[in-house]
Amino acid sequence: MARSESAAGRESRRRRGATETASRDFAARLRRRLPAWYRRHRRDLPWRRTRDPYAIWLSEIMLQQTQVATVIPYYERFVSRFPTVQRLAAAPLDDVLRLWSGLGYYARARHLHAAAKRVVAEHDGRFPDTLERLSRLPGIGRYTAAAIASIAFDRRAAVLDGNVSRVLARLFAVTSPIKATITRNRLWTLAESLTPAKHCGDFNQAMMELGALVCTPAAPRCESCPIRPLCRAAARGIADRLPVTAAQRAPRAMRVAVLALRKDGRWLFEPRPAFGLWGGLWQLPTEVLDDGEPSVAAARRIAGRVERNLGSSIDVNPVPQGEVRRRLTHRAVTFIVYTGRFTRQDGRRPARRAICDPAKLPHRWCTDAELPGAPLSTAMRAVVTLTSELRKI
DNA sequence: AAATCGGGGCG
DNA sequence: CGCCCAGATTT
Repeated sequence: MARSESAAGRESRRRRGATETASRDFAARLRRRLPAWYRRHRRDLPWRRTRDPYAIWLSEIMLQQTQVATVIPYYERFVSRFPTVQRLAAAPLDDVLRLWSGLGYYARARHLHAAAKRVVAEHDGRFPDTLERLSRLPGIGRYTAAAIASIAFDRRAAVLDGNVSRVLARLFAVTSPIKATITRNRLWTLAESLTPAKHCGDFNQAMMELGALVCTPAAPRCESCPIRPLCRAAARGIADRLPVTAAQRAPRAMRVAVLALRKDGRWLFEPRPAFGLWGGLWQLPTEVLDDGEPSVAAARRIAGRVERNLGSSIDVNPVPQGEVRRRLTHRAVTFIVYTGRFTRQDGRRPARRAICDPAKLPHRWCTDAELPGAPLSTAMRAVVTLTSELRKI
């Protein structure tokens, strides 16, 4: 096979929409310039002070769709509480979710915990060091497997994340929508063609660091970019118009009734379903409103559910006490907060059809002091804060 | 290929 | 307010 193809050949393939790869000369120039810049400008981040695959894995999971500044305090708390994969694997999921509370995308925490158990059970506590085996662990996809393999084990593997995608889109003046599958495949191929055999982890981090510090989404700092001479978008003066993004769909509206119940200074909490939105976290009891359903009706549904579970009687205040709105990527959630009071039986005796084993009772009482460490979503924390400020229950 | 899953930072 | 972030998984 030929070691290279002519520029005319590459141009011809590009016009046909075939996958483009960088020339060897281009890759060599990039590999010369970028690491030199990285050595001077790299940020001192906690996970850059270790080669421990466990710590690097943890950082990569936390950094999925999450900015560095957000991750740092969570990462520090997490490695402090779970310094080894064995300690993480031995912990209850609830403890893991506690430390993840507020970070979002809670499936990451569930997968992290499951993966830790598998590393301990199947790999004797030693992290797998190949792309293939890393990819088999839950929560580790193509990007994360390559990141761990290259950064922790110095293997040659290309990464493509949001930063690298943007850098490559500008470097090669890619004008097709950046998130389309065909574009992503082309960018993966480009990334592979640029990845060096040696010090691949540093090269990958340099690409991402460039995207974070210089080749930023808005107002890229082309004047201080170390690879500007290589950049087609800069040459054409279109760097600030790339990458091309598709219009986002409007988030779906979701209305949720919340029933805040207190007794003896404690809040009544329940667990959310183990999977899906905010899976496995705790919440004040909620019901999603049906189409056109009055919120008070949903609040009464909550009361009925709690009455059956606790064997008590609840008086719902029909006047909503406030609303909390959260905008997620695909949903616009409105919590409508109701309060209620226990009337008879004081909530002590379960009804006949209730779950009578206290350990399996699907509710739990929580003091104010326990709230900061509880596994709550940020949205539910806002609901609790609003309710606390009512000072009426 | 499209939908789902959170929350915060920033212009 | 809209867009984006060291993406993975499910449908």
